[in-house]
Parts: sequence; structure tokens; C-alpha cells
Amino acid sequence: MYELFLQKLKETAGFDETDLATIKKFFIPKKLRKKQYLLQEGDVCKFSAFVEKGALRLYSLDDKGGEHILQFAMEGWHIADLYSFLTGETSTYNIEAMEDCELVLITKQSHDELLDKMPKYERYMRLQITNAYLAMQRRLTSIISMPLDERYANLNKDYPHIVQRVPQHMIASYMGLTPETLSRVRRKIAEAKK
Amino acid sequence: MYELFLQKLKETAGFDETDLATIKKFFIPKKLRKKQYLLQEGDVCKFSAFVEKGALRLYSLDDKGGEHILQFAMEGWHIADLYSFLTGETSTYNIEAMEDCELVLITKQSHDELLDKMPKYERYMRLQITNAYLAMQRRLTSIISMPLDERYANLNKDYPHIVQRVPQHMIASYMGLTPETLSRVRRKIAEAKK
DNA sequence: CTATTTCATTGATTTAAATCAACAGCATTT
DNA sequence: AAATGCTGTTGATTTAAATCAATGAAATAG
Repeated sequence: MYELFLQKLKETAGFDETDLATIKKFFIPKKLRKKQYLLQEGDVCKFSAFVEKGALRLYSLDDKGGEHILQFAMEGWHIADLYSFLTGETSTYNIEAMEDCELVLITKQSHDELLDKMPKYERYMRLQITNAYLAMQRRLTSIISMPLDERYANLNKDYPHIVQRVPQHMIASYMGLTPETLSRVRRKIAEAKK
Repeated sequence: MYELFLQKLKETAGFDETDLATIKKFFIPKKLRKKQYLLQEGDVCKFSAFVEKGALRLYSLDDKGGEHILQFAMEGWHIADLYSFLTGETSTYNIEAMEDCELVLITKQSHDELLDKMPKYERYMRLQITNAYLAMQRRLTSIISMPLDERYANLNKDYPHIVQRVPQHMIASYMGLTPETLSRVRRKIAEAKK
């Protein structure tokens, strides 16, 4: 239930067996069925989750009930409403399992304790957030500066596993488009290729 | 020339006078005149900069020569093409002084050395990147889920000093809009208010 | 196995934003 | 003071995407 996470700690921040034994105590295993929520709008985000298995999405709802997907998380990724998690303010997001999931959770209190007592954990977290930042920056760049077809092509190049695994209307939502528009973009690309 | 940076290190990560004396050696003061570049497309981003004074922008150019502003940086902020800085790959961005600037720079080598030798520096960096991540997430959320007028209103709320200090066509670029469209959005908001 | 959601595509129409073009106000330079 | 460049606005037109509506295919539940 912890394999992937422990392996990643080893690879990314040089955790040894003693470190792993220590850190394991702070994480809580949790299973989630498809369509269950890890977080609902209006609640405080009490946990940060590492995905051992499955896939989730973080999204907000607009006044008309439209979904806007801000993030996907698959195996090996962390997911939380980081702002709510860190500040304790209520969240405006939802986190929902798109498939049956196995997660390991940590509370804010444990997280803070580890940051203080375990420099390797702080290093791991710094590297994680840096990668998340760089990934989001790429996404933002493509949104403000590239035509739609290129944006979709890039998404396919950077995250083929996501595009394959997730329904298209969710990809559309992630790109800030309607499903119809994405469908037409795909048709255009397919035609151009031939 | 280092005042603001040192003060921020103290406040954010608990640096004491000894720490400050140590860290000062690693940073290089640098002045930049308006319109000078800290980084040009095709070069490697050799420095990460802290802004003591002035204002800069990080932007990319599309095939038609259109500018797309990914980030502003004013006093108290860091700026770099982080990806290029960390990986050593050539950058696709430009960083230009919008006003005369005073910066303090650090090289990748010094940055790595500090991360290894000075836990407080790593803490400071983790907190900085976390804040940058949260800010970008807010921006991305507003892009994919809010109508234009709300997006502009939010920008005004979150960063009034930027909106006031920077020419409107650059705000438009930052929002991914043409200057004409932003002008019309502003007119609409002004009319609605009355 | 059948019923029912969920999902993707396509067409017609409306709406929003980009583009093209002109102009006026400032600031800076010389 | 004349000239130049930068800036923001407005109008007319084109273009891109959203919306509205219908359909068919695939997946899932009963």
C-alpha cells in the first residue's frame, strides 16, 4: 500500500530504510471508490494525498454548475487543495476519484512535524512543488500563447497517459474548452495528418 | 543594495545575522536599465534574480512576433526562467527590465551549494516556490473558469500595484488578450459601475 | 440481455474576441 | 517647437469558440 511512495522518496530525496520506517508512521492508507470525494467544496482540505493507484481530479464549479478541472492526479502524484491544506481555510474545489483509488494521506500537523524534524522530507517537498510549478507554468504558457491545435498536441506529447485514460470531455474541461470544440479540434488535426 | 532581500530572509525563514553574512557572499548585485535584458531567448538562464528595486517581465514570442507575458516581478519577488536555470537547457523566454532595476543574482552553482549547506535557505526556497505555485494556480483557475470581466476585477484586487504600474497593453498580454479587448472590458466595467 | 447513463460527434446559430484600421493624447528626443 | 514613438480608445469586419440541438455508439447497471 506504500510501495510507490516509499520508492519515490528513495529515488528523489535519498531516503534510507530508517527514514522510510520513520516516515511511514505519519501516513494513513485510504481507499476510495470511483466517484467518491477526497474533498468537497466548503470543507477544509484536511489531507494531502499521494496516489498509489487510480486517478483523481481536482475541479471547481461555476455559478451555472459547469466543471473546470484544474488538475489530474495519477499514480506517483500528490494531490490536495494546497491553499486550503496550508491555511486551514475552506476550499472552493472538489477532489473526486475518477477510478477506484489507493492513497496515502498526511495531515497538516504531521506534515509540519516532518518538515521540522526531517530535512530530507523538506527536500522532497521542495522538489515536488518545484516540479508541479514547472508543469503548471508550461500549461499556462501554452494557454496564453498557442493556438488550440498546438495546445492539444502538446498535451498529448507531455501527458499521453492522461489523454488516453480520461474521458475527452474532461480533457476539454482541463483545457478550458467545451467538449464540442475539442472534438472539432481533434477532427481538424486528424484530417491535416492524413 | 541587499536590504530588502536580507529582510525577507529574516522574516520568512528565520535567518539570523550570521546566516545573513554567509549568504550575502553568494549573491551578486546587478543594475539594469529600462529595456535591458536579464535573459534572452536562446540563452541559458544563468541567474535567478531577486528584485530589490524596479520591475521586470518574463515573456515569450510567438511565430508572428506577438508577446505573451508569463510573469511580472516587482520589488520583493524572484524572477528567472526556472526550468532553464535548473536544467541548463536554453530558454524560450525573455526577461526584460520595464524600469531601471536593482537586482541581486545567484548562480545555479551557488544555489545548489546553499541548498546543501544551509537548511534555512532550502526552507526559504520551499516557501517561495510554494507561494509562486499558489499564485499561479489562482491565475490558472481564473483563466479556465471565469468570465473576462471577473478575471480583470480579480487581477485588480490581487495585484493593484501591478495594474497601476504597468502599461495596459502588457496587462492585456498577461491576461492572454489583445489590448483592444481589454480596453473594451474596462469600458464595460466602468459603465456597469455607474 | 435490456435499459439507461455516459460519451463523442456533427450541424446550425449565436456570441465573444481577434483583427484591421484610424486617430488622439502624451511623453521623449532632438 | 517639431518630430517620433508609445499608448489607449473606438469602429467595422472577420474569425473562432460557445451554445443549442440532435443523434448514435459504447459502457454500465439492473
